[in-house]
Amino acid sequence: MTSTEVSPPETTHRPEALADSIRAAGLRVTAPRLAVLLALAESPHSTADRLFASVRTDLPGTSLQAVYGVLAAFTAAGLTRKIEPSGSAALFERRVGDNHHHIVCTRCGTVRDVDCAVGAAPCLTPEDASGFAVQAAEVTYWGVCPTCQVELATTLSSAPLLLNKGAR
Amino acid sequence: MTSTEVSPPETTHRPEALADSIRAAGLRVTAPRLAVLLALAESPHSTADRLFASVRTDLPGTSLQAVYGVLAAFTAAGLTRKIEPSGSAALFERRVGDNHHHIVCTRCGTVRDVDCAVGAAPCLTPEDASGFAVQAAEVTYWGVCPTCQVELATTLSSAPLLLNKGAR
DNA sequence: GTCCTTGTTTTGAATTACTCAAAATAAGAC
DNA sequence: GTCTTATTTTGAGTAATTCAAAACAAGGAC
Repeated sequence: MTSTEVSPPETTHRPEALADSIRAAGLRVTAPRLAVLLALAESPHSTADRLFASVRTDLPGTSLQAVYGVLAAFTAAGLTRKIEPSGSAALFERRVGDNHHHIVCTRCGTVRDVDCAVGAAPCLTPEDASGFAVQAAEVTYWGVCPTCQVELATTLSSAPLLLNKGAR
Repeated sequence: MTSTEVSPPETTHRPEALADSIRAAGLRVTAPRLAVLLALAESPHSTADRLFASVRTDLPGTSLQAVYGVLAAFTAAGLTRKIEPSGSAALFERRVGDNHHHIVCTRCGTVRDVDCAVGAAPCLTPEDASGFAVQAAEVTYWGVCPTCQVELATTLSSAPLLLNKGAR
């Protein structure tokens, strides 16, 4: 229980550390679970499908449903967090327990973490919440990532994909 | 002609006004489009499916795909806005062009508009955007709506559904 | 170390939300 | 009224995710 730590490099990749965090969450340690956690350390914002592909290289017998199961268990246990940016499949990340947000590239879909704009608990206070008891605020920024900015400037410019924010 | 009562806001419910706004967006005026717009006036945050059901009562021949088509055209034309709160199907609303956000009830899924907490263009400036050129910021609040608060307090309390924010 | 219980994964199928495409239809300019 | 072209219908397909039963294995009991 306790300790949803935020992770120093060692704890994010060392098998024993990974196993410990799984156990600490009250879950059994299994190969697919370790593999998913490791894959998430390598690409911190991944779809189930991407993780499945990654896990498969080490553990060819693993099924996609297993990955979904692992992610559901992890997310329920607070070991991972699930985010669902408009227009993409759900993404999972290991950075949990802090209140951070995300910026998504409207051209290539890349996601980066963004710390709270306004201190620790940000936009958590809408002026008029219509009587709702507010529990959380989730911010998604949309923009063009550095790489795509360059590509656009270089007039490699083809039609920008425009994920689906502005119009569309 | 002359004066229908002042009951519904005129521009959001009057057929001619609806038709005008569709035409103004450069689109042809059709029965399904009018019906969708009207249905949206009645429930301002609706899924395609909900709108389909609503439209069907007046226009039984309408297909679900037509509704999807109408909504895609409207959204591309800036006549409606599409929002996709985690864990639910896409919702559509007619309030566009202003920068407003949403609060979603974690128990029943109800959605309400929320005006910007921090002036007109809010969290639009993350402290560190990792070099992204930020185009938009989207805020989703999660909480318990007044009705559900009462129901929970009344210890009608069954297991709260917990849409899917905190854990799960 | 072996056994047993119970959580986890596999296997196989179903579901939801949504998209695509061709043919039929109808708005609106003429 | 006619014609062009946007829109809708009809019919099918897909991606992401979930459900359920049976096989399997982690970790505590012995």
